[in-house]
Order: sequence, then C-alpha cells, then structure tokens
Amino acid sequence: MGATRLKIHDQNHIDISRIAKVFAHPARVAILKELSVQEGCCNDLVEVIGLSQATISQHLTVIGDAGLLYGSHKGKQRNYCLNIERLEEFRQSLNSFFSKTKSNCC
Amino acid sequence: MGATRLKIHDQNHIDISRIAKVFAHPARVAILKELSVQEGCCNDLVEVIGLSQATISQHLTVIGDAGLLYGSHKGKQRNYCLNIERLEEFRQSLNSFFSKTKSNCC
DNA sequence: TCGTGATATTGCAATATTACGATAATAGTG
DNA sequence: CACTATTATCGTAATATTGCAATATCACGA
Repeated sequence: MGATRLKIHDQNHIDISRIAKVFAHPARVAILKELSVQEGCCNDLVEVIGLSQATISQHLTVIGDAGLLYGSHKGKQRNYCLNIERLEEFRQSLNSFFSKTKSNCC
Repeated sequence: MGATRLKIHDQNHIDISRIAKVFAHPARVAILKELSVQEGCCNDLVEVIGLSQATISQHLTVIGDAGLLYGSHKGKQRNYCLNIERLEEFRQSLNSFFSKTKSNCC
C-alpha cells in the first residue's frame, strides 16, 4: 500500500488534516507570512524565499487550492493576496479541534 | 532534488510546519481525538481507527516524538495519554502565526 | 498581432510518507 | 525462568511530496 486510506477516516478528521497540510511545509508558511506583510507576485516570493520559480508556483497552487489566495493581474505580473476570511476559517477549525481535544482529555 | 531544503528556511517557519505535520494525517487526528476522550492502548486505537497495529504504532511514534504523549504501563498493555500542556503550546504557536499573518495582511 | 516578461505546467529525479506482514523486544503472569 | 499478550521495529512496496529545468501559456504593450 502506501497511500493514505481516506475511506476509513472521519470526514472531520480528513478536513483537519487537509488544513494542516497547507502549513506543513516551511516554504508555504513563508509564503503566507510574506503575503501577509505585503501582497506580491511569484517572482517576489522567489527572491525572498530562495526556491525556483517553478517550485514557488507549485506551492502557490497548493495554497490557492485551499482557498487562501486572491489573485489579480497588475501589469505583466500576477499579484497574490491572502484571503483573510478563509484563513480565519482555518484558524477557527483548528481551534475548535484543539478545544474539543483539550476539554475531553483524561 | 526532492527533499525539503530546510537550510534556506526560517527556524520559525520550520517550527510551524513541524507542528502542522503532526495534524496533517487523518489517522493522527483520529488518534489525538480518541485519546482525548479516553486514554488508551495501541490495540484500542487499532480497533477504533481500522489500520494495522504496525501502522498505528508508527503514527503514535510521530505524535510521541512531537511531545504530545505520555505513556504508562498498565497490566500487559501500554496506556497512552495526551500531554495537554504540549498540545496547548501547539495551539498557541499556531494561533500566534495566524494572528501575525492576519494582522499584517494587506 | 507580435514580442516580451511573468507565471503555470510538464517531465523527471530524489526523498518522504504511508501501510502492512513478519519479527523482535518488552512487561507482566504463572 | 518460560509463556503470553502487547507494542516496537524492520523490511519492503506503493504512493506522495519536493524541487528544478525546460517548455508552454498568458496578459499586456507596441
């Protein structure tokens, strides 16, 4: 085998793990942090983070697929900006998980 | 290459990603949830979650390495229990990241 | 529409993760 | 000490992730 057997898991647990995966790589954390300071384009992030354009673009896709990005075209480049509402949803989902886990504990 | 190039990343970003990784698999989320309801042994989790004993043990190691477990021997089995203080630390680290990210955003 | 700069995608290689069977180690019981 | 039940580890296979070079696509300006 090797792949995660999603069918056996609770949907809620899958949801939490999907959210967590977005933050489970330092480059993606760095991208989120950077975009929170200032919206920016792919090349900005390439310079700041030090990975190739292709790799940064891939990470942006992961973050974007999670619904955390707005993109707009500005001149020849595409500007990325955080979707704060979505980020807040993520924070609340995780907090809710932490709270329940904490409160029920032995 | 293929492996994460840790050397280029901020320690703080690496820390966040390490925390997130613990929650980045539904089986580990399920284990944490289950242990929050009731402390239990490996075989309990095998039954509840539906993965093999070896796999559950592996996930327990990941969770344990992150400092989230206490273990004690009770009869022939080993009882696992959540380290709530550590879990709270994780919650706070993530919340701090979310807060900073949110407050700085464009 | 053609060219240019920026971003996305493709293809590939390296590494990591997930899962399980088999087996070893461990702790309590008789 | 042997026996048993439980858990950890090893070996291995399958899948996923990460990263980059090369290339394709896209959006704008001339």
